[in-house]
Amino acid sequence: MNDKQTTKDRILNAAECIFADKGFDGSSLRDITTAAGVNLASVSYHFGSKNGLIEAVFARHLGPMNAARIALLDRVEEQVGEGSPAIELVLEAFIRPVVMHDLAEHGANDAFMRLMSRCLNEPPTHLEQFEHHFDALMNRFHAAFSRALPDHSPNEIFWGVHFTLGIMHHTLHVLSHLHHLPFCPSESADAQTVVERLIAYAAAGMKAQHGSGVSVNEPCGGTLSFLNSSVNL
Amino acid sequence: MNDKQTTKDRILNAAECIFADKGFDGSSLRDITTAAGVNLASVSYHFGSKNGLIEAVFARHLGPMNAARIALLDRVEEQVGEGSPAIELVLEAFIRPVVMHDLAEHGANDAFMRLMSRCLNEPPTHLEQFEHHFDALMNRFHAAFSRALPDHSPNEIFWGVHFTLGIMHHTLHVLSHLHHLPFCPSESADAQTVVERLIAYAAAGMKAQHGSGVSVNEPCGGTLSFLNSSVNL
DNA sequence: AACTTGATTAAACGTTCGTTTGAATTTTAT
DNA sequence: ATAAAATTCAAACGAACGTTTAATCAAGTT
Repeated sequence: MNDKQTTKDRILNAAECIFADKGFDGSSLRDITTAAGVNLASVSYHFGSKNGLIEAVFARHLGPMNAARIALLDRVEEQVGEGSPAIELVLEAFIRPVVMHDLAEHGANDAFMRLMSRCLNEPPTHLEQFEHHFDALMNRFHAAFSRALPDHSPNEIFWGVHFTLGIMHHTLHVLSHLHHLPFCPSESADAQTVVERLIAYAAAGMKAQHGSGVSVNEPCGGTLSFLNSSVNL
Repeated sequence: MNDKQTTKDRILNAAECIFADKGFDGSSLRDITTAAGVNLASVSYHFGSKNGLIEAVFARHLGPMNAARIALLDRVEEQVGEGSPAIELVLEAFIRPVVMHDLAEHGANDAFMRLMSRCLNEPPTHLEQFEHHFDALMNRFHAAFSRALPDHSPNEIFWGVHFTLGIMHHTLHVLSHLHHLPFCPSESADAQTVVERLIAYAAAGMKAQHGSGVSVNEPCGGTLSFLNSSVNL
């Protein structure tokens, strides 16, 4: 790494990688300060505590990333005026800055992707620490998804949004070690292409939410009814 | 809890809840043995080590659950013979036993859901520990998905399967504390309905993979090209 | 040159961790 | 009833943890 970096930055950079690899509870401050080449006590000095460091690591990326998502959504809604925006456009604003953030800002380093994945992966105790970074964002996008799919019920929007969060989350998790996965074709690593695949999958899935999940006694329109019998599950 | 349980079962039950809440690294054996009402040393005696306990907690559920998924897939493939199974049927075999397992076996307790979510949430070091539970399963289902979508390229199947894993994973994570989530309609908690929504979303998304992600210079067929300009992301 | 301020350092603090020990106890088999 | 085997228990082990302390260093100011 560059020796011109401040101690604070060296700690943030090292913490980002190590948190991503081992989780918060699995990473010790000694691991981090050793990797950063700084003294153990400088974490307390610059960040107050381990929790302060965790918050700082996330704040460095979450702010700009979510601002970029809001900015893209602004442009979509400005362009569409009073009408309904295409669901694909809303999804692009929602998804692209997340998957592209790391490549745009830090070249080939994928530490941020693995770190973002930790956002949802950590135990609830830690999650509460940076929930506030997403409050305003989710308000805006929830409204935008509702406008893009005006026929959908609140329930259909709710689950559509959550499933979309799921594919984004899992993609971040998977993108950082693609080459270790079974069935992974050699051509599949381009982030730009993955964004398009995500949008295609999510758009089709969200549209298909409308009218699904309505049958109670006869799941999936009856075509699958034989699966509901006595098979042990 | 029932006092007739063996020490081994009391430990497994308590560990299941506490691992689900706090993660492996965040849970101490003292937390677990205190909750179970047993002596600290009995973990070493019955399971050898903390890692042994982790493996045992998962093995208790992963075996039956994945066997149920394979059994459902067997029935689907047996029914369809040489032809292509409907993607919805393969998805049902893939998804339903995961979401329904906890309710079927253990009533209203959702500890297993949160624990299953940990399967993908923990740092890679821990993940390797129970990867082997999924090897045979993923081989079977990857082949089944390919048969159900014969026009899809390996790349399209690969990402379709991973996105589907993503929505399942996120759903498990979310189902256990639905009532705390913003925008959650009151009617949305029924697991049977959620399974149908998952299948509808995944079926539409996987079908939509075919032909997506092919454009390199002009993402998403050009409709979104204005988003590729100088907006800071 | 003396002083102030902010940053860095080595060392130690008390706590909690997973694991081990060896004796006490319960269960099983003869 | 007695011996053997399996289980439970209180106590302690060394290691690693987050945090704190007080001394040292490096600039900048008067």
